[in-house]
Amino acid sequence: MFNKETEYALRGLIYIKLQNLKERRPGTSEVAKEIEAPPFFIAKILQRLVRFGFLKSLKGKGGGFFFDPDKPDIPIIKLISATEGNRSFSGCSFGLKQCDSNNPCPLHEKYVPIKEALNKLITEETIQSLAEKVYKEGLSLIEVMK
Amino acid sequence: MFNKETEYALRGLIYIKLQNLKERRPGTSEVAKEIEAPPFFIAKILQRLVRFGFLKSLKGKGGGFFFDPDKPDIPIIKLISATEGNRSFSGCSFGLKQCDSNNPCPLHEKYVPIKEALNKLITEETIQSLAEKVYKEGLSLIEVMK
DNA sequence: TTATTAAAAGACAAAAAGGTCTTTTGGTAA
DNA sequence: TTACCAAAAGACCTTTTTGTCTTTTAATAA
Repeated sequence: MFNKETEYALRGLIYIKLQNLKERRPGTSEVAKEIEAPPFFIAKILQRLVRFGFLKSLKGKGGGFFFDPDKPDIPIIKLISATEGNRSFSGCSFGLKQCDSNNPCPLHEKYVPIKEALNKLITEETIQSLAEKVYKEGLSLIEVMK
Repeated sequence: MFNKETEYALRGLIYIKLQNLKERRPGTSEVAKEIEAPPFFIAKILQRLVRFGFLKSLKGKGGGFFFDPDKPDIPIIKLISATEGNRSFSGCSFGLKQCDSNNPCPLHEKYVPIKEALNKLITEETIQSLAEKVYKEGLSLIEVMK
């Protein structure tokens, strides 16, 4: 569905948001451990997210990552276009550059409502709404042993 | 949505099926040209599809690719698992190895019906049903100038 | 004002996806 | 039975994705 960078970014951002609610600013190694992502890789990903303006960071003792409280919630479609650049479900499943009702691929008609549902999902859900869901319902961001 | 190999395979198989209906057995360069795929790459892909048993081929003059008329239709989910190995929409959008109603990711609940629709689509549609649609509705497998 | 801490920057590397090309093998037809 | 044709096999290459590591920069606290 999503690539690895997007997956780690999603889990990482949600983890950071949850910690921010507890007045904490986690650093890269904490995030890596808690979401089970490769430490150096998540460091690079979080760095990019800061550059994109999704996150803020502080260096030095007590530093770490946090959300700017003044900024609006981040719909995950925005995250995805930052990490994957617009592609994905927006395109044609057959790879036609211009697949629409005028020049449909043979899957077009049945694929359109699915794409629409997906786009609705990633437009409506935000990092914050997902974090809230994790918090309220006690969900996990990693594998759990039962 | 799908990777390049799957896209080319889909378009290529449908093109071959359409030609078979006209008692023709297209070769790699014809397929490449007609579906706008890289010639050497589609050659390799068709080779693999023959090995997988989706297609038959004949070498030498008058040779080319064709479907065994005795074999059942090929649901595109079978093609996809051959070219991409089961992954895709079957997994969790968050990358959790075990994401289900017991241990759901925060997108799980809303993503499940979408996955189900996708799986229904690729289970019900076959190379042959898509070829028929292309034939009956005069669809194109490449870009068209209007 | 120095030691320590943690992110930023960026080089580097492995693996996978995507693509190209040459040689070999097995058919067909003259 | 030879000449030719087209797929099979497989080596090779490029780009993208995924991941690792070292050095630099900036903040904090002693």
